[in-house]
Amino acid sequence: MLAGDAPPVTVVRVLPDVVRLDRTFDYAVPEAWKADGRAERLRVGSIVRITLGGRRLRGWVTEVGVDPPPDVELQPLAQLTGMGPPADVVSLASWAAWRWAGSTVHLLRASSPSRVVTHPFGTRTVADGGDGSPQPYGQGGSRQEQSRHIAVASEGSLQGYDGLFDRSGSVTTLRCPPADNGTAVARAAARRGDSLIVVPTPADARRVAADLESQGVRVALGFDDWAIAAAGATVVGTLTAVWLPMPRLAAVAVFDEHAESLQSERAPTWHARDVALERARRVGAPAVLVSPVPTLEALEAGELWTVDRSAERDGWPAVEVLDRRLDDPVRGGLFAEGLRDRLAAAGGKVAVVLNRKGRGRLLACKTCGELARTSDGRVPMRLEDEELVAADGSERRPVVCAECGSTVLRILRMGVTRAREELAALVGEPVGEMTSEAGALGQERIVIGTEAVLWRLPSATAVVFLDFDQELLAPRQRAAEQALALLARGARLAGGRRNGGRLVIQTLQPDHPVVAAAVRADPSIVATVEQARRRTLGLSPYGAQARVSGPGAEAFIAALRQDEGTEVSIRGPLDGNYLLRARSHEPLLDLLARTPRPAERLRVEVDPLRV
DNA sequence: CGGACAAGCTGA
DNA sequence: CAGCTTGTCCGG
Repeated sequence: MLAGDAPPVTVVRVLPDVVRLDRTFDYAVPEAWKADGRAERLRVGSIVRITLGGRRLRGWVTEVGVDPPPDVELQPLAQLTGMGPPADVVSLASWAAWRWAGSTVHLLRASSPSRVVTHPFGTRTVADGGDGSPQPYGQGGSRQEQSRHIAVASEGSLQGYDGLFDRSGSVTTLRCPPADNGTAVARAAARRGDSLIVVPTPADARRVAADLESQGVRVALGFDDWAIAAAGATVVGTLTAVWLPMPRLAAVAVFDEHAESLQSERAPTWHARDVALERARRVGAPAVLVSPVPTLEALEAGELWTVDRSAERDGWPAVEVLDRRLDDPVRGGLFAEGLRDRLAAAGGKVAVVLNRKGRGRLLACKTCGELARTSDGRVPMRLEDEELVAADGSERRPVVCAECGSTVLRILRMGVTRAREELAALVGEPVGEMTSEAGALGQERIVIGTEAVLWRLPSATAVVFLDFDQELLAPRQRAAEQALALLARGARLAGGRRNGGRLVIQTLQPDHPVVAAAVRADPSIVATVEQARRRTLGLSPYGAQARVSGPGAEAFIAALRQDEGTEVSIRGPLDGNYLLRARSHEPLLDLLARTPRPAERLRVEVDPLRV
């Protein structure tokens, strides 16, 4: 090929849209495409149809102008379907395939428009965006500068937020109070140019998009606006937004980076925060991770900025801790001494959180602790019309403990339904019920439910956590972080203390760092404790983990063990799960990538949030 | 992944 | 040995 001659693209490499295949094939560009302009439009990421083994398949162009392999007769491309992810996103997808030990196909699917796109552009019909009004950031404006803590100017001035985005390639973690709705940060990002703004829920996306549009920003809202993003726009959306085309990416912001909804539920378990950071890094765009309760991952990734102490305090509700150790142990109910008064005193709507579903079914003897069971001991019994009835109806007897004869039984782990009845009796007013599946938005002032109430209730002035020990004692690596995130969610619903927002926490552990962090509106209390603990144990982000499960897990683990990967430890099986650990991602991910997968189904979750 | 084909099992 | 199942390989 002579220098200066632009070689016509005659052969392209294509990844078929078949998950288990996971390899590329070369195809010839038909002569006719050169004449009618299709060859011109063909580029890395283009979606094509190919013939493979007699089948017609969809696929993505992963390379153009490749050297055709010598002794293979090429098939021609069958069709040019339309635009696909641009080259930088294709590259990002293959990085993510390694990073979360999945197939590139999954990630290219996540990056491709759901409908055929032949040209970038199109206009969006602007939906009602909900409440897009900016919220004043807080009171007091004194700059407080510590070693790594830089105060953002508040008092309505947005200058401080612009500072977040003025250094190329920087990563900043901004800890701001729960009451902050992120508007100022989003506007600052958009002032820098086309920005990628990732939020945890579609409702957040609509709100942020509406606000930016009111500022005259061209916005692509969510994945349906793929063609608009491809033409160049600020992108606002949930986790999938990280895969949208952004030809002029100037800044990245991830809101509520602690939110678990930012990680894909399906394997590969890619995390939008980490994909967004990698994307920013690749183009040198500044990135900002925003959260009232930053994860250790965020604290590791970026320089921490905080608002000044009084602004942060004011953005958290007043927190009241009801110490259950002080309660009369004989009563042993779900409600602490004094809860009734707190509920009566609360002016507006109250959300009561009990993270369990249904009606507590198990009964135990209050005296000897024996479970109420049928005489053969096989079936648990529950209370029905002042009688004990077997769960399968096979037996019925008066309320008497079979072991010691006591007639006083207590309910173990009361569920939401039962708790609603008891709470209504306690406060002497009707109480509504709400779980993730069911629950009407009635007129009741007090609503009880699982944590779904925190997401589905439009507003509340007080939030009560009835059994916060359940969160604190959860047998999970991230229990503390997740418990604090739950409080932050409640705090956002209740609003800042200046506006009367209140949080009530019932617990046996009033001195727990998570509780202390909420009381003092200082999430660093948890971060400090967790940093030390997770560093010692080599847990994320100071180590890498992967959970392997599914029918093929055993065979896959056997194959992993063949590979003398002393850097990777394997534990399990426990409930069919294996847990892989290493000091860092590279050895673990490289091992996962080079080990052939069995034919049976296999699920590999890298950095799972719930372990 | 899904089709092609080869090697192995079963029944008369 | 036909007819079927199971396994392995391959596609551009």
